[in-house]
Amino acid sequence: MKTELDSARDYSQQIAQTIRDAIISGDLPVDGRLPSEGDLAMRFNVSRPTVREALKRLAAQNLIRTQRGATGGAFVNRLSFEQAQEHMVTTATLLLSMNAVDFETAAEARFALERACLPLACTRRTPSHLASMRAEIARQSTDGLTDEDFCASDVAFHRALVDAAGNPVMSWHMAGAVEAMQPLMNMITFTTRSRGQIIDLHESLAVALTIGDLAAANRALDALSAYTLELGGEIRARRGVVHQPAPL
Amino acid sequence: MKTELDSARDYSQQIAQTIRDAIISGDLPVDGRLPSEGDLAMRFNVSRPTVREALKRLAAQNLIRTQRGATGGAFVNRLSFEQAQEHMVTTATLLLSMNAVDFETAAEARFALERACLPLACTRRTPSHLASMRAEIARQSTDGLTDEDFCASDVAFHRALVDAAGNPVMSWHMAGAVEAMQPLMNMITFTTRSRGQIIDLHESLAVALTIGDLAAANRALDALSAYTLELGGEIRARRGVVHQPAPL
DNA sequence: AAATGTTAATTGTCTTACATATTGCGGGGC
DNA sequence: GCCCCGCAATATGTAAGACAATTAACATTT
Repeated sequence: MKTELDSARDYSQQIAQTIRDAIISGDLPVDGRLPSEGDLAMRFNVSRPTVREALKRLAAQNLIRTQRGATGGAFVNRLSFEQAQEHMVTTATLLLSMNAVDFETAAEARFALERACLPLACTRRTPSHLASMRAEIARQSTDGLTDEDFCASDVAFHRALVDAAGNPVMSWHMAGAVEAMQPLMNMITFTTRSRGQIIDLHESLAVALTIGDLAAANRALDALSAYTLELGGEIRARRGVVHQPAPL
Repeated sequence: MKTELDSARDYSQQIAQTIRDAIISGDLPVDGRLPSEGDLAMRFNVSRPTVREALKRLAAQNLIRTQRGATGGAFVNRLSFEQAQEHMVTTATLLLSMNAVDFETAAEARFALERACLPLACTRRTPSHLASMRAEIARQSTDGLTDEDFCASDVAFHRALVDAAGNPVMSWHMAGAVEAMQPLMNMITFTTRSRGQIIDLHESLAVALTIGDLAAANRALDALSAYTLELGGEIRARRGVVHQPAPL
């Protein structure tokens, strides 16, 4: 591991980069223990607080975890799909809000990507996926559901749909697309009628997946996409830009 | 902003979370300046190094940038698509390598998502997108290209294809899927014949997009997907697991 | 042999201090 | 009057040392 630092740039940044590279290259194995903070400070010839700042940078990316005590220290994390998803969702949420992405653009991306899942989902969906979808449909029909709860259930439904494709890498990508949309979806006010229509379309999707009818699933998703865009169109006018508009 | 901290958990983590929430909620506007480290230390009733650790966590996520000097401080970053892409690519790369994701799974996800771009790309592609694709095709035909260079050009070609969909949110997602595949693609050794075949398929794709023939584009992408999987199949046997296999 | 106290190692935090970078202001020279 | 130089103010970047908290292993005692 390189221990020479360029005095022109931030030490903590360089140290973090060095350790990150060692992790990516496999030089530091998963669950391996890093040298103690004091050791690292000596090796890089910096103070302990500087080393700590570097470690915090890595901890922010879930690359390491720290443990106190005699056998404690910093350990290399296996980046789980769950953690990576969490991470991606926060990034996606930030991206959408800070760049004032249109509802249309986000929805278009989400439905386009979701459509990519359908062929796989039609052949691979398991009973448990179908059960999740049915459960969310039932939940959406509940009386007295707030708009936020309805949206949350909608997100859960779509995540089940995505998971049905049986590809963890796709699930990971889609989690960001679907969950990041939630704040935007929350701006929609659903009438009883619009809820009913959405539920019907969810039902159609579930049926199509159950019998493995790809064409029907595509039709249902197209209809859902169109209807969502229609509902979203109304909020465009009254939507305040949360941050500054993107310079792009 | 809440300034009470739970003494049971890490201060720096809680402070980072508090500030992150303030950014996401728009409470701290883009390009807004955070209070100085000393101020924050007083507000949260902690020491300056602790505040700094929190700020480094945020800096690691590109949420803030710091500047020295009289008018310096920590400023809220607009999370640009470029930065978010960079971020996503490193996360995706780590995810693939640390979880020993099959070539097949990653390739399946990538081509499925890419297929989602085709309908949009057929109608929205601009001459500049087409030019980028042609340029990469030309580059791929160059003599004496190393396998790595060929892969890099392949990635560039696919990114141009994705950008042609004209949806920045999709481009962002796809960048992660496409670029993270590169290390896996680099394990393939390309013969002259396989390169020729790939170039032909790229050519077909470019033509289909130029004339806006969605069906032809789909066929070309399917063929490319099949052929890539075929090539990737060979490396499966001799591929060493970089880290430990996933417990999943 | 089991329970208990002790010790060592390590992270988490505080305090203080100095180094460095940048801006803005003011004074002196032309 | 204008320009340039230098100094002060303010902020981050880094250092050094100390103490607290936590944890596991070891030694000791019952």
